[in-house]
Parts: sequence; C-alpha cells; structure tokens
Amino acid sequence: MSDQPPNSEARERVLNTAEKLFAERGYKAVTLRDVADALGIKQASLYYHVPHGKEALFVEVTERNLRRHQLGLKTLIGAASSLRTKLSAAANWLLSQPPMDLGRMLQSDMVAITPEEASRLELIAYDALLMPIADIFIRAGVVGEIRQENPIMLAGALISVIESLCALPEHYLTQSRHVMAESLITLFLDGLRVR
Amino acid sequence: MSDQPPNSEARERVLNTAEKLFAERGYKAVTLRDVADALGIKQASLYYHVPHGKEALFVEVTERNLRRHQLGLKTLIGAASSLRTKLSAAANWLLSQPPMDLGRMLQSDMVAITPEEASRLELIAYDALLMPIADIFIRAGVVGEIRQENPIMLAGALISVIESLCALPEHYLTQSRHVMAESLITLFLDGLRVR
DNA sequence: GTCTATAAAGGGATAGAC
DNA sequence: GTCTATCCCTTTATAGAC
Repeated sequence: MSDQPPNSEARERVLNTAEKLFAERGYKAVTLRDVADALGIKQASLYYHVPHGKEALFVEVTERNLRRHQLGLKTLIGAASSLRTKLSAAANWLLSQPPMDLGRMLQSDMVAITPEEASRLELIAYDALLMPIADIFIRAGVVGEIRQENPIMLAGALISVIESLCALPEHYLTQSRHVMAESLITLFLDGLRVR
Repeated sequence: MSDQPPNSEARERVLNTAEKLFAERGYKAVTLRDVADALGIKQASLYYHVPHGKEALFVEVTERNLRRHQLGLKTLIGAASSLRTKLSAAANWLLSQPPMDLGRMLQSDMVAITPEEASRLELIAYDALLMPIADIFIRAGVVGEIRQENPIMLAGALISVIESLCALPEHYLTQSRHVMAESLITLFLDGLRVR
C-alpha cells in the first residue's frame, strides 16, 4: 500500500507515539514537534520514518488504531458467552485503550484532511468500532433476549458513553471507570429488556 | 470583567460566529482566518472587536456558550413536569444547539490554553451542563421514581449519548435525531426503574 | 469598522552532514 | 537514524490609513 522504509523497531515507536497523541488530541492539535518531543528526537528526524508527512502519518496511525480496535473488540466479544459478558468485554477493551474520540474525529479531524482519506477512515471507523458492537445487539435482538432497537444507534450510544468515562477528569471520579462501565451496562440491559 | 469596546451589533456577530466554529471543531482546528472568512471580513479586522486575541475569544465564547446551555437547560427542565418530559426537554435543547463536544473540550482544547482559564471553564462546564441534568436524576432518585445511581455519571452518559447523535453523519441516520433521542431516553428510564 | 501592510512566531517539509 | 540548517507557508498579532 505504500513505500515506507523497512519496518523497524524505531518506526514502530514513532507510529505508536503518534497514534496515542492523535487519538487523544486530534489532528490539528498535535504538531510534528509534539510527536518528536515525545520521542526525544528532532522534528525533521520523523521524515526518515514517515517520508510522506503529517497527514499521511495521521491517516496511517488512525487506520491502525481502528483496526486494532476491530481486532480487540471482535476477539474479546467472541470469547465471551453471554450478552452481558460480551458488552463488558467491549467496554473493558475501550477502557484499556487510549481514548479515541469518535465525535471529535468525525466533526473536526475529518474536515482537516483530504476528503478521500476522510471517507475511507469514516468507513473503517464504522466497521471497526460500530459494527462489532452493533452485532451484539442484533444477535440478542433476533433471539428475543432484548428489544429490537436500532442496533447502530445502540452501539454508538454505548461507545460514546464509555468514551465519556475516559474523558472524565480524575477529580470527578467517585468510582472507578470499570465500576461505572458495569453500572451503565446494567442500565442498558435493563433498559432493553422485552416488555 | 473586561475592557471590550461597547457591545455592538457587529461584535455580537463576531462572537456568534466564533462560538459556533469553536464549538464544532475545537480551539486548535479553528483559525482566526476561518472566523473572519465566515464573517466576510479580514482576519485583522477581528482585533477591533476582540482586542485580546484568539485565546481570549475562545474563552469568552465558550463561557457564553456554556452559560446559554445552563439557562436553556434549567428553563426547559423547570418548565417540564414529569421525569420523562424533563429528560426530553434536556435532550431537545442539546439537539437544538450547535454540537458542543465536551469530551474534545476536556481532552484537547483545555490543554491548549492557559491552565487557569482551563480550570475555570471546566468548572463552568460542570455546573452548566452536568449539574442541571444530574439534578433531574437526583430528585427522581430521592422520591423513589428511579434507582439511585451516581447522578453525575448518568448526566454525563445522557449528554454524551445525545451529543453523539449530533456527530452522526447524515447517511447513517435511519431515523431522525429526535426520534433516536426519545428511544434512548426510554432506554434510560426503563434501565433505571426500581427493581 | 474594516482595510492593507507587515512583523514575529509556529509549523510542515527538504537537503545534506555525520 | 538522527542531526543542523533552512525554506516557505500559515497563523497570530500590531500599526496605521481610510
């Protein structure tokens, strides 16, 4: 897909650092100097690992991030047996990762890059994040375990609720994020029981 | 509180435009040129209305935005009588406003401005957005209408779920945002029923 | 109130030394 | 692989004309 230098240890470090920063703050809010500083190298040195510049770096690590979420979510969800444990697995995965703010990505990051890349990433976000979780609700719906609500909406709601726990500043945390996540899953399950 | 030129019609237009752009895309992603372009004037002309520059503009309009939310939420919630209509009123208010992404604001915008202003805005966000909605859950909890869950968490969850509807791209909208909001409120209410 | 011109700093990108 | 030096464009901000 591209003509990068051979994948080295060092290149991985660059991608990991950039991935974390972009996921947390977004495209415009992160400069290449921020990335370089976090790595302890100079900004120009980044171009050895990422010759195509900032936007290409953003697209590459964002796609990677989404794919890792897809893999992590599918694996953990697949390994869980009940509806509740599947949702817990999904929530715990999301809590274990650097917060990736889907809302910001769609509203702010996507308008700052080329439209072609933006729609590619949007599609990837759809089937890497929304679909694996929507699937849970779809299956539970067809077997009558829960009401049949719009599954994409439910997946989006669950993701944004869990993501909002990641964004919550420490001093508002009366309980741990995992405990709150479980409460919210209980709320969802009770709220979706067939009436 | 500050030494702005007399509040004119023109200054209001500037603030409104800046407010909308900053709320949608965030501090770093909006340039003063973007604001000026949207107004049809030159970037330097902004300084007549906002002599203290970009950060001061951001802080002023973000505070204004939060205060308007506080007023709008409190008014609409106060005018509603039942638990459900209060939550609907809050959701409809949020849907009626330019999407203000709290998560992005906390994670990205706040680290880009001076820490003092950041913590001021954080506090304002807390009592302008979270508290009015948390209040609904608190009151409903004490009279036994719903389970007593962490009300701040519930408020945060509701806000982020509704905000995520604003961010949803048009082509994923199988139903209107208002319809989805009602479904989600139903889910919350069913999920919070005393067991 | 808005303009042009311009200073000053920031940020992306390239060239070439080591 | 990383550095320094440098280019160039963007962005913030100021000065002064109209």
